[in-house]
Amino acid sequence: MHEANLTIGQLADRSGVAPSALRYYERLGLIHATRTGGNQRRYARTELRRVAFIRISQQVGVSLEEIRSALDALPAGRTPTPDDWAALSRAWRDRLDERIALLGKLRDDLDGCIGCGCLSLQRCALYNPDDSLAAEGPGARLVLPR
Amino acid sequence: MHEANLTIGQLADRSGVAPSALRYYERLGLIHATRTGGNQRRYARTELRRVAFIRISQQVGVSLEEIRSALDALPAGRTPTPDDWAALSRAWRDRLDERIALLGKLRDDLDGCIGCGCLSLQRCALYNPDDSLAAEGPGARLVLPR
DNA sequence: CCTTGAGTTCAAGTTCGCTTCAGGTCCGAG
DNA sequence: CTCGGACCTGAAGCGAACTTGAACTCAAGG
Repeated sequence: MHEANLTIGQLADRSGVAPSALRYYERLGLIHATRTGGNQRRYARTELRRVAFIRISQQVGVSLEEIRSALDALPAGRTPTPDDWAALSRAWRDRLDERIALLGKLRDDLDGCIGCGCLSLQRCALYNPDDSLAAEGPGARLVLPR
Repeated sequence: MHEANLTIGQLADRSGVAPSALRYYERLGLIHATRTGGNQRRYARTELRRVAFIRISQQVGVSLEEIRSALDALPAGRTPTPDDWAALSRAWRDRLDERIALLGKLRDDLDGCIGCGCLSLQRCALYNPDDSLAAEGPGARLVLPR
């Protein structure tokens, strides 16, 4: 036990990600493995951290392609240091904060909407955020970017 | 102007959702329309609210199928009252709170991870939340439900 | 040595949430 | 009455993120 490298099955068990998904991530260049003589994958333990990072990022709604380019910021040759990860994490933290703020706003708008009797659709915070669309005539537009 | 019903184009403009998406929502039973003599859709203004609800829910990561079953809770025959919507909104607010809490935890874990030197993978909050997996041997599991 | 479970590749299939296309109809301004 | 833009349907296509299947190899215990 406590071996240097993990098989795909072990990495799958420990990360909670299916082997098929791990192979898929590898094809996309998100994780890497060495091969045994018999062509089987062996993962360095640091790959576990990459997988964790991938799953966390997905939770925030980031695409695998974006995650890949973020992970590309990590040093290619050497094993990433804590500082390398810290840089990555700080950037992602901002994303999380953004996302949290968006959801908070959504929640507050929804709360505001509960009491406003806005079947009239005239003053509902959700339909007419910040009253900024009042000038565009009756019936406001939904402004959920995406 | 201020007509009783909206064409699909008008609903699309006001909701920011493409006509093709609106037809798709209709096929899934998320919104409803009456038809003119010439078979064109006409939307009651309250459908605008449904569409808003759909988009907001999507932001929170809810699938269209789940949204549909939530909307099914609205009265079938009559136009939903503000109270009807309030009940729906309160339930969704809980979801938002949950989601916000999850992201907050993720962010805090990420912060904690920055300083912890956890390339050892032994004590990282992300890999080993609450140290609850310490008993399962070295190398913790990722616990991101989904 | 043999078996068995874990691993390999590559191609194709699946689900979700739409968009696009083809081929036609409707309707309102001029 | 005619023209053009908005609308109709049904089927097909698309991108993301995987999963599944077939056919095969590897590796470790008995």
